[in-house]
Amino acid sequence: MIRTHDAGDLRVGDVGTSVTLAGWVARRRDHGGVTFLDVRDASGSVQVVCRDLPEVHALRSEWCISVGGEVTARTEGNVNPNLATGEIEVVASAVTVLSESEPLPFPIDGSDEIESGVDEMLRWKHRYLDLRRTGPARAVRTRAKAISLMRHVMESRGFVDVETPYLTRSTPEGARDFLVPVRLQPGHWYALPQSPQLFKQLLMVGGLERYYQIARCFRDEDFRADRTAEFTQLDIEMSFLDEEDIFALTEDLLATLWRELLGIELPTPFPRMSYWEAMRRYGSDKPDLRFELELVDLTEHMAGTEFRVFQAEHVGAVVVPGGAAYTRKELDAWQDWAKSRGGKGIAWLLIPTTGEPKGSITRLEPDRLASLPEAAGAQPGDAILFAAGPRRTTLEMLGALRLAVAQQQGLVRTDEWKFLWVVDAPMFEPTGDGAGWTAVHHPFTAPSVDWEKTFQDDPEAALARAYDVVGNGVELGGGSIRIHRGEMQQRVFDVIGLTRAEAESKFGFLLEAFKYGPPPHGGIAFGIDRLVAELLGTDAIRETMAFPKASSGGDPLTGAPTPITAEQRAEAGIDAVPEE
RNA sequence: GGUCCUGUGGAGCAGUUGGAGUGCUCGCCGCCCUGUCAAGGCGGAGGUCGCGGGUUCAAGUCCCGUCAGGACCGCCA
Repeated sequence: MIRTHDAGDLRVGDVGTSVTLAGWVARRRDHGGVTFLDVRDASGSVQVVCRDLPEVHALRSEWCISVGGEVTARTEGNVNPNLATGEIEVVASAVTVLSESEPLPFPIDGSDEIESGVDEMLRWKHRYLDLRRTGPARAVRTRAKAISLMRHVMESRGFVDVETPYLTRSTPEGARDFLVPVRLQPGHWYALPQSPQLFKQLLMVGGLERYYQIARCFRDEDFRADRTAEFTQLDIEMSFLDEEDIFALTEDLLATLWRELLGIELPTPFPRMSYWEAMRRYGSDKPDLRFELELVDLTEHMAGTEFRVFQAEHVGAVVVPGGAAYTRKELDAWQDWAKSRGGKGIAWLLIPTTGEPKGSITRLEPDRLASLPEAAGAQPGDAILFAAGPRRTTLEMLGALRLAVAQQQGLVRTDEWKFLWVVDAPMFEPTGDGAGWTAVHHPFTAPSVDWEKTFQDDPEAALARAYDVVGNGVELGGGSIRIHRGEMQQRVFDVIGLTRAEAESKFGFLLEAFKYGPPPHGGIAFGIDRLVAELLGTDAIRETMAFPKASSGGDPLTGAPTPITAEQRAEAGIDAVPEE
């Protein structure tokens, strides 16, 4: 190394040591006769004092330099208690310019904030500069540490890291595939894996028993703050297990991460909640338990009402503490909010501390209206916001409303960590056209024990041996116990309308494998990007990636994707029609 | 595919009722300065107000379209 010490590690104990540092000019305070340089490297930064070194006047921000000098104690009054290295400084005897820097496109600050005020596009375009900032540097290091801890936990439990192909065929997650043309077979295409799902099940047939992988996954769907085209999973599969093994492993993993990276002891085991309980109480399959504000079910209360708005499969409400103070404008804003989410709107009732309730539902039958606050559990001073309609969509609307109200009213206890398991999810949901059924998780998910023989008779009610682990309202991981018997698998295919020929064509290799003594197995996969985002306290998984993409799928740094030339097009065989 | 928000010197912002490219902080360039740590002082440069069209005597400002980014819905576990 061309340096002898790391700048950020120097302390009082190093006083008197001759050092050579190498790093960047973070700041320069030029007093003419004396110049102070804050020299930053990966370890941090230290103040360098330059006297009788006229060449340092030419230095500018982010020039790369090396400094030879001696560590000295700062005199009293010159100590900076805000810096880790604030008790010492390096008196320079020589400063060498290793490379110069143009003026920067945005400031490189020393703050520990991950996000800065700078336009994200500019940050991604110059990500190599953004990563010199303390916050983003910490983010990528936290990610590395998290992955290291995951590997440690997995290996200590005897799991085997196996790589699976990226150039493969469509996997059964149901998202759009990224496709790759195959030059050697014009007209034929690989799909990039949406997950290693099928391969990890094959590894169980292969007797690995305990598999894990830090796997890149690809899904060609629209982006969100917490979704991007390529993301990373900690993918896990085990044989001869039941749910408890997955729960215990997951709790060990997450508790280790939170303990080692945040110094927080997560209480385990995590509480468990059924999917329908989560929907009923919180209107979400990933409830945020850092605040209460449970949904109120008023369907019974409204049974047989003449009031048309509440003649619906489900009538529910969110009680807003102190909401009686809502202005008409604020209530209209909730209306707009509901409509922007595709809902019909929100009915409301204000319960003032004195006087009669008022709202958009005062034409409700008088007895129903009078008993409504009590039925909803509302106190004087509260507001009740109602939604009515089909059960699941109404609960989801109310769940979103619950989140929005909690945020608006500052009810979220942001210093808490609330983890839970959501279990007993439905096996199937209606297809988009409502004509059939599709697997909620994926078609290899086993039915719960109670439904093993009968799920095909009532697909809507059938429950799956699937589980999601949720932290602070974010789905961090999910998985299931798989089907390992051909007869049961065939019944699932029948329910989702997959013919034998189609199943053979899509998953024939898996079904073939399952003819040879497949073990009972199951697994889970964690969204590493989301996990790291949680650990960092950000919503945007972009901040956890070294080189993230913009929401249009483009890479602002490299300019990918790009058009291809006619030659590339011909060579890749994109337009070739495959022979029969 | 849809809704909403944003786009003004290098960065972050402000810009009123439509009235001169106006302002602020930082950065940049030059000069001065031996204890600063967000150094300071003096001086200076830097603009296709995202782009195109329209309304108007006059557009950063109003209207239409478009591009880019972001949030959300659809989509996606």
